[in-house]
Amino acid sequence: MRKGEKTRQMIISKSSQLFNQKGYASALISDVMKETGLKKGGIYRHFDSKNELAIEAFKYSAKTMREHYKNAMHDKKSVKEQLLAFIDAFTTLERDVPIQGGCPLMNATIEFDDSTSELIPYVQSAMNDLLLSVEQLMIDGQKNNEISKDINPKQATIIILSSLEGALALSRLYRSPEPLTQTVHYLQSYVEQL
Amino acid sequence: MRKGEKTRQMIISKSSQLFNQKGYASALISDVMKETGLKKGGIYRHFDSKNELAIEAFKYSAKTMREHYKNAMHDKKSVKEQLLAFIDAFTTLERDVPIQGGCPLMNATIEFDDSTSELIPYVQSAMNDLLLSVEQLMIDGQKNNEISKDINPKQATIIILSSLEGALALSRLYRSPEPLTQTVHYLQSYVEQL
DNA sequence: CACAAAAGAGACCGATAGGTTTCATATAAA
DNA sequence: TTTATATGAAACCTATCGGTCTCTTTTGTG
Repeated sequence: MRKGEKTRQMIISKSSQLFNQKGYASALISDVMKETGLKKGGIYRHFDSKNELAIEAFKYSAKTMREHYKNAMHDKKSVKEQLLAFIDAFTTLERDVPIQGGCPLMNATIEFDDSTSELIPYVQSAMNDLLLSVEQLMIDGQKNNEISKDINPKQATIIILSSLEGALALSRLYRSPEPLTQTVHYLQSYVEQL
Repeated sequence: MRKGEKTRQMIISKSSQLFNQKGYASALISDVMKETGLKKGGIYRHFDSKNELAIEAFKYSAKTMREHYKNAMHDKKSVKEQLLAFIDAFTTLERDVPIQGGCPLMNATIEFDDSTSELIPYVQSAMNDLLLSVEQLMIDGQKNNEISKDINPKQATIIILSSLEGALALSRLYRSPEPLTQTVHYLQSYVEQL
């Protein structure tokens, strides 16, 4: 990898943290300069605009999350175990692992849901990937009789993800793990009885 | 009410909409000027800073929400009916009623959860009021045997609020009522069997 | 080692942010 | 109706924003 490309990746990974914690509007290029140790000229060589950097940073965050979930689930055999692993992996976001500032998908959703930002399609697509992967897991579970055919995979997926996202936000607001742990306890029994 | 006080209230109510839709950092004083028809001098006469206006605007949003829920619940007799009315009232936030831009508590939570903004205590307090009022309802329900003593009121409250907040965000991201309606359907059966 | 290409520093720019000040006008109590 | 006061317009201010440009320094390849 050429040096320039390495620098570009470093800028993206550093600013993905910044954007996720401060928000895309509130994180400034001067913050990116501080974080990367580069001057303005060194940053704008690699990106046409702050907006382009924001998009790359979001894509990077989304990829990081995908890998985090995949990692947590990959050695689990049964569908229910995989679902439980996903739920457990989600709670690590309250401890700022693997990325600080909460769930990047949720953060971007709230920041842009009333705007016409170019980021929206990327956020929708990332959220869709997440929803569909969980839903597919459930469909698979129904096929091999691990999961009751009475449940609606799409609805169950929405319940799990909505409650996790909401509870994570509450935990971050209160700087307390309680909302998340309570929600996880509930979801564990919810998954068991699927 | 003196004219100045009326103007102040008008600025607060107009900017509470603005802040809730654009975010507190992204909504500019120039936006407030446009929205209110006032010039800068006319706004800063009533507020020392944008931050002070933001705090007043958030308090106004939180009050609006409290009244919205109270209104929806006040003519319901049983605890379960009140819970269902609360859930139903929440879904109107997807139709931008009574305030545009989603739940102000959630929006402020996400915007400020990594900052040291003066707004945080107000957000925490408003969220606490909401959580405690639902929790108290459940405790009342347990006292007069409307609700099973087996359930944990705090946990049940967190489940309901988390999933609603999360689902609202999803609905707003997709510009589709589905996540919210699916979640509400689930929560209705959840409440029935409490 | 030469040297073209890539990378980055740093000065610079216009626009606009939040905020201030001055002064004319509207308001409302006497 | 007078008059002190409350109100708001408008010009102004400084800082800083995102972004550009030039020129020096690295880098890596023949």
